[in-house]
Amino acid sequence: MHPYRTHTCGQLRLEHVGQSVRLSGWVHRKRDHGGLLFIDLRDHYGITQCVIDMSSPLMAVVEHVKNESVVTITGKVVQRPDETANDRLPTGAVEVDIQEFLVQSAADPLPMQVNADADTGEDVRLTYRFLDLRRERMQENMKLRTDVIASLRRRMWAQGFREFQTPILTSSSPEGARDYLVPSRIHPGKFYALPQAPQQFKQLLMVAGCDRYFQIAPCFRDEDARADRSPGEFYQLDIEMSFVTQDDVFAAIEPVLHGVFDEFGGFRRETKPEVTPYPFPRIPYDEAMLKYGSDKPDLRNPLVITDVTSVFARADVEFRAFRSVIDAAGVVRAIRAPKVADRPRSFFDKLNDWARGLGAPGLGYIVFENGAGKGPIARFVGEEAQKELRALTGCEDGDAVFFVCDKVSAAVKLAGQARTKIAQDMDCIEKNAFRMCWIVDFPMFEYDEERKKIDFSHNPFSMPQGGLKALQEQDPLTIKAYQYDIVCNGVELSSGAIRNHLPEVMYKAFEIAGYSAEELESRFSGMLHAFKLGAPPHGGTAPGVDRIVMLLADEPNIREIIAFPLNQQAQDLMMQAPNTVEPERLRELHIRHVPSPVKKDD
RNA sequence: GCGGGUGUAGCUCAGUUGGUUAGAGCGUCGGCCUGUCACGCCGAAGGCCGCGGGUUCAAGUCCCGUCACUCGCGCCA
Repeated sequence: MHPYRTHTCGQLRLEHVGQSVRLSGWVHRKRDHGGLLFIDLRDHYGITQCVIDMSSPLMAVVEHVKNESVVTITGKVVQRPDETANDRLPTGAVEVDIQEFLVQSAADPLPMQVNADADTGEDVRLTYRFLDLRRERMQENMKLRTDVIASLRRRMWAQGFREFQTPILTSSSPEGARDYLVPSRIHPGKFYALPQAPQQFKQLLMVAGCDRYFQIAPCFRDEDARADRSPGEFYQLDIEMSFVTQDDVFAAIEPVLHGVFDEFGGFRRETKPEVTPYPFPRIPYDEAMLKYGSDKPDLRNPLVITDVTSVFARADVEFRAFRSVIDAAGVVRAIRAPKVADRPRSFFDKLNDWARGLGAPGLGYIVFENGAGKGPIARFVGEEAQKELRALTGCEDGDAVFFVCDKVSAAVKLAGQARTKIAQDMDCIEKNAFRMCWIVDFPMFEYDEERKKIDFSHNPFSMPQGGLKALQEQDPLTIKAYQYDIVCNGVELSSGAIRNHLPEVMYKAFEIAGYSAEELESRFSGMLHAFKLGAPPHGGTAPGVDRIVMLLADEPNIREIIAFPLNQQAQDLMMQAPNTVEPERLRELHIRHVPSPVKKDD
């Protein structure tokens, strides 16, 4: 017989009754009944109940074994008496009658509970992550993650892509985040950077003629954490392809994303969510900002925003609060809330309070009933103006319309937040769906208010729409880029672009953003050289693997789907990283002075 | 860097208007129980109430500071 196991703990059924088997796993739970003791034995595959008569001489050992000890149990599979079968366990029709019992690894009392879905603090969970990962929910999450990654790889290969590795020790890439730096031993005073993304390498692979590249790529950024943003490192499904238009990129990626969300959407859900069929909607950036108040709209939310500045600018509308803002180049944005006329006054008051809490003067509204507008603002808006308002917003009797009035950027932001808040209060957000869209036509440049200059609004290596001609002739702030994001349920999965592979266009674009040819050449000489020696038109994107898994697992925090995440302070509490190093190591790296860590608190 | 929340037993939490000896569940240890499956019952151990200062006859509770964790803003596609 195998020294550890003949079967897994998820395997035994009625058909095994009578067989001698050996199982190994963790003691999930013990139940001591005086004359009889049950052990739930757990491994990666499931749980099997084992039972022993307490008069057995094995009890000397079994009695003292603690939860989460690793044991090997040999015994006979027996059918459970009918009334004691457990239909919640796949193995619940049988149990193993213990004949041999061997402790492989005894466990001390536990710092956290493994056999219940208890709400343990994250610092404890991360310090003992190996215990935390034994919990059923985390096991499921980790399985989902590997399955999703395998599926992504399979689907990419099916689309004609090959996976390439790119360096981890490299130099700074053109993403805007802070780099993790690694000091060079051989070159005093010089540093490697960990890649924020394999951006330049994947473009160079296109120049190398590799045509269709992908990689489940680790990316490193020294930025602060969020619930949906892992500090330090994360994984992208990095993609690049040659001789393609924007539509070609979309057509290649849509089946992959649709496929993976469709394949795993049923995970932990009673019914499988609908996934937006492809082609996914393409929404221009400007339209998204107007209609949804965001460049990552949640399309499960049916509410939309309309511009109604014209209504409040009418000569016959005397609403001074809005008029003065409009005169100062402000706008009025409206959100139609269908069928809320019968809601209690408190529904509207609460939204008003919410807006005040954000520092807005309030959230004005008009309720339409029996052909007339009611509410605090309605009396300022005459019959004709109300007609125009209803035409613009599509309001019918029984609907309400909420107003936001401010300078454009502030109005867009508040309207976007109000759209979400109103929909939440109305409880009208679609529950079981993955709603995808592409946001396209991002602006190439933006005005940096702080530095009083024009700068790239996103990736400087995107191709401007209209090419060199647009850069030479158009107002830079009106130029769009072949730059796009894919958004799912309000979560930005990735951004991508058709790249700028033409050096003369690159020089011009950098010139507009205030960078000299020398700066461009010194920072990106590798890529620039490459583009002067035969570069194919190319483009790609890079959906975040962690965020895809997070959405599928329906987890509110990205650390739930990463085996060993850093905490919010970018520390590994288990491995104790970052850490101090021996002075000799520092000398080798030509680092002279490192302030000793200040001992804090305790 | 900034703002909100939290910090009480190994873990999760309760603790009233400031009031005398700080509680519960789980876990641990001991005892009882042959069919449980979050088994049940009896008992015990276990507390710098994050840390420092202040107000008060009296502080887990109020005030100030500080540290840690967490959520958000800044930052970041």
